[in-house]
Amino acid sequence: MPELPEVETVRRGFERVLLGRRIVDARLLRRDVLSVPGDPVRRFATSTGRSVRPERVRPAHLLRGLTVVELRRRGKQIALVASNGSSIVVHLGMTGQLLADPVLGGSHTHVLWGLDDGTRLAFRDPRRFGHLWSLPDLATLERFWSTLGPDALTISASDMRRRAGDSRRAIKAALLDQSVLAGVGNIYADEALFAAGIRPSRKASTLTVRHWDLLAEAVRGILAAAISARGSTLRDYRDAAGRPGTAQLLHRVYGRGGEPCVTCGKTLTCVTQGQRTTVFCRHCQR
DNA sequence: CTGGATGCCTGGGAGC
DNA sequence: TGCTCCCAGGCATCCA
Repeated sequence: MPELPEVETVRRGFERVLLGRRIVDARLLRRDVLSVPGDPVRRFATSTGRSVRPERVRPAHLLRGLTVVELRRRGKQIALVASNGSSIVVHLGMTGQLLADPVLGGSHTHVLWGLDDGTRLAFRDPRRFGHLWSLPDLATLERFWSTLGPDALTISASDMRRRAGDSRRAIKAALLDQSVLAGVGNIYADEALFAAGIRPSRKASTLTVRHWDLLAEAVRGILAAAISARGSTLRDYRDAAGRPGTAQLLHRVYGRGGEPCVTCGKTLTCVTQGQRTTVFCRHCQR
């Protein structure tokens, strides 16, 4: 669900309520949404590794008793960093939410925290494609994120080209590859490709330096604008305060297959590419 | 290396 | 009203 703009909006919301606060209570309501050191390797919610052992989880794994000093983001992931360097990394998957002062008794709530000022925080995720990892120190966090490419919000054209320019796969597949750049998902991939005038199916290796410049600029601009609008709410997404975003109003191609292109008026094409719905303009994107 | 199919989950909407 | 089918913002894994 959430791509970089939504995750960044959530991060800012949590920064406001969590920064400098001590976590005095933490409850794990569903064991398998959290990986702790010693658990089977589980890079993502859907990785194998069901044999998680309940007794491994200790209160400190959810930062209980610790003060949160930083909220980092890399791509679509957020790290709650405690004063002793330990952290919790959160990946929201498709429907994951981090909520401050959540509605009590809300369904699909998997983790609850209580802060020293009485604020309650929750992680809820109906589809459970999201996941949390408890990491012991900053070096481990660095290593955990080392497989991710540069953050998409500040990606440079040269970085993008260096990481994907030799690939013969479709440029959209490269944009969705978190090891090339981190943070772009299906919505903003389509939006950025439209803004750059590049067809999603075009082989990455056929792009010119000029194309990479346009594309990097489009990615940064689209994401920044979406953050300003506090993210796109299609259905589930809510910020930390439970409010929907308005960036969906900025979409020019996503979800508009069959409708007229805002630039040329021709009908937007909708195809399935890499198992993802893809919308583009045959006339404006080459 | 590349693309396709499938699986992980639940819920909402369309169509009958 | 109720049922089935399809779809969805993320990912991994297996296969050709």
